[in-house]
Amino acid sequence: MKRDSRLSVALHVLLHMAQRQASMTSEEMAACAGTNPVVIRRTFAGLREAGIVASTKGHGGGWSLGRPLSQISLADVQDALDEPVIALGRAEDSPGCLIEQAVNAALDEAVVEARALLTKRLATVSLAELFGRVDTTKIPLPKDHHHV
Amino acid sequence: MKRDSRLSVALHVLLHMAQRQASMTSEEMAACAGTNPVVIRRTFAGLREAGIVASTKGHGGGWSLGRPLSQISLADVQDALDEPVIALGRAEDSPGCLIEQAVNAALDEAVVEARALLTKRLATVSLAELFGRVDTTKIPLPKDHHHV
DNA sequence: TTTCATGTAATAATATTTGTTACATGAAAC
DNA sequence: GTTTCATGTAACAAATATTATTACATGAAA
Repeated sequence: MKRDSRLSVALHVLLHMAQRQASMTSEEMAACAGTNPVVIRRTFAGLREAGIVASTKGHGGGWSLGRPLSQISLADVQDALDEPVIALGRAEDSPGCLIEQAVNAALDEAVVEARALLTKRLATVSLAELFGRVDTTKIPLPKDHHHV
Repeated sequence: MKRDSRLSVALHVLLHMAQRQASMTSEEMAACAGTNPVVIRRTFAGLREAGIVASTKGHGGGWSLGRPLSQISLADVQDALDEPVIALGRAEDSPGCLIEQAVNAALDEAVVEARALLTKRLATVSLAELFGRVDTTKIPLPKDHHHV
């Protein structure tokens, strides 16, 4: 299946924004992620609502971080995207089938736990930390930037 | 995205097999799950390799459980299907981008942990237990069976 | 008022999962 | 031995999900 990769894209672009320390247009952001500006605007709409980024329209507009990297956890970004994250597909409903109900209940329980763990785990990592893991000495200067 | 629901389907059908206490054709199994016989054969091929079920060809053939329900955990079934179960989509590769590498590494770590928890959790539940959770007094007799 | 950038709807392209058809293979029944 | 029934697969079609693209309205600066 084609998996939702918005979280990965969002984090990738957010760190590029941090690296630049300046606002970026969705076109520039799209270039970072190898995607389309409209996809960026769609993806980041959720982040804007969550206050993780801010956007301004018009000439000279663009996107910027809404608060310090240290105050943004990976879980914050995940939540802002409201993607399913973990989901076991459920079989087609056979209404009234007690067996199916028991199966789905059991699977749901386990999934809820795993999902909680994942969120908890993502909450322990801030963008600042993550940014710190990148060896910035090896990153080309902004002007050279394409997909780097 | 359309999520892989093979685990749900497999468990559902396995319990119906247990309830019947007799071998079933893939056509009968498909009726239980509201799907197609070929889909069942495909799905259960993995379970057969894992010894969870056995199949016999020819006249009077069909599928039967390979070992007692008590010796089959939900994790066994999950493994036999080798579906991804938990996966965060990854952005398109930007080869050599250190930021993307850091992002994906961080996400992978968290996913591996969540996946391990889910498997561990599924390993604690056997099909026998799960079957016990079904109120069998409410299940119509085999002859009445369609999607029940 | 021109230019630039976001916001969003509508639509197309792409990918994944599921469903279907077709037929080969194997085993029992006759 | 031939007919019947069921699995085993390949090949292909349909359904669904995600991503990409186009088009245009809106807002703000030059």
